[in-house]
Amino acid sequence: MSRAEHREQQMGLILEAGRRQLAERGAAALSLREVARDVGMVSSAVYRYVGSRDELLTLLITTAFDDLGEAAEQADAARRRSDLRGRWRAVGTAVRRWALDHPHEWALVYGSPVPGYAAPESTVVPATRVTAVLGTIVADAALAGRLGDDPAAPKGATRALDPAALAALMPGVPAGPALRGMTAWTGLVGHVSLELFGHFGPMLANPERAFSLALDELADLVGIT
Amino acid sequence: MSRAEHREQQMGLILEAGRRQLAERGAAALSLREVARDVGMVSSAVYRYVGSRDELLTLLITTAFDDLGEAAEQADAARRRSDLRGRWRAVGTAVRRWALDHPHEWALVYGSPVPGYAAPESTVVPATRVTAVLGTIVADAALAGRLGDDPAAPKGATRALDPAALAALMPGVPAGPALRGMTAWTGLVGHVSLELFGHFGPMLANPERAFSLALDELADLVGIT
DNA sequence: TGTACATCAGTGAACGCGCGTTCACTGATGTAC
DNA sequence: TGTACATCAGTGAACGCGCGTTCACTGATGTAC
Repeated sequence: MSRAEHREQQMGLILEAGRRQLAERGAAALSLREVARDVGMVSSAVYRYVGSRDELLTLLITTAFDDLGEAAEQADAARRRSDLRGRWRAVGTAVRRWALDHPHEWALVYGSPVPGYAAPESTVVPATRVTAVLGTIVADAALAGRLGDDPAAPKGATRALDPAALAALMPGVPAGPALRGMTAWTGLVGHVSLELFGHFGPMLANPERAFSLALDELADLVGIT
Repeated sequence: MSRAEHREQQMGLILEAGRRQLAERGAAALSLREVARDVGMVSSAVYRYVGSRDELLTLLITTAFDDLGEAAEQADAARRRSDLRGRWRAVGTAVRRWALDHPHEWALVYGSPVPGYAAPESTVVPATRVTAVLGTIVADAALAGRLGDDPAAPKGATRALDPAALAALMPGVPAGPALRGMTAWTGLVGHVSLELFGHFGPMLANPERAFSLALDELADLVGIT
């Protein structure tokens, strides 16, 4: 095995161990020494691969965002472009699936911020991948004139959102539907987080079904038909 | 000052210091020693007041839930009982206000769970206070027959929710509106969390207005008029 | 093809630090007679 | 009203622990001539 191959493999093991620790101790207690133990190195050797504890945390965050973003993109791409509701449902389901499969990485990116840690620039782009997918669905719906009969902006909607950010995320979408699209996104994240963090208590007799119905309600809210 | 008074005051100082630390270091890194330093005691003296670090964490969680619940109850009580949309908007606004005023306590209760810490029984009742307020609004709306023209349950709604839990939270509300009520709650929590944790990025030019519009959209979704 | 040198993965000891919790103690506040 | 005793807040030292990071080092892998 060449040096480069070996290096890549070891880096992979370190990230794997980091993810394992996220699960066992949480982001705030992520420990380089424990990571080192996990991959069978002495603690100082990890510094050949990551510059500091915070750098490892950043890597875990970006790979989590990327991983989730890719799951969303694949779910979206598997549907006919014109099947807007199908795409919304597929992406929403994929997001929840990913969260259930990677609960601690979900908590890392959508849970409480890690105190004392400031996310650097490098996390920004991966973070927008999921929302970009959903933004495209709303934009496609607007383009096809399929956002229901009343896409009129509620009073003040235009001034609530930043025009540049809106144009980047949902090009060509008026403020009204854009706001409703954002509300659908917050509803999705809220549902997944509350379910994952155990805040529904005994309420959900059938979590899959409840989520599926919530997805439909949110699609109705946006006006995706 | 009597012993009892003194004790109560010191306990207050300890909780205050605990909250301060939640802000500075986060729940996972809450430290009894630092709390002791904050209130000007030696570390072992704190054990006269709380049995362990986890017990302090539990106290902080229950008081946070109670505090938020009380804010919601007061906002609700300040409106005419029949003003359903006004009540929903007032409670939603109060919840966001409280979260902005107590960001780290919000993160403590609605953010990622603290790893290695299992919330004991004593947190359950305070946790339900906010949702009880919102449940009552939906129940009042259903009772008054004001949930729009189509309160019919979507296919499968009845089996998605636990009947006992539903009856406790929203007595007399059919499964369809109940589900939509829950979706409104998840949307509210999702919006507040995403805003607080910085996930909207540059999107919100006017956060107050965006939230206000989101509240209306969610009220429309439930059918609260 | 062989040799000299550079690169770099991993070692092991050490640094200074903060943590939760226990324990025997002092001294002030409260209570019973 | 005064005295003897119990309660309990707070002290200070100690326990064993894990952490992030630095540093001088060994020895194997790669490269240039």
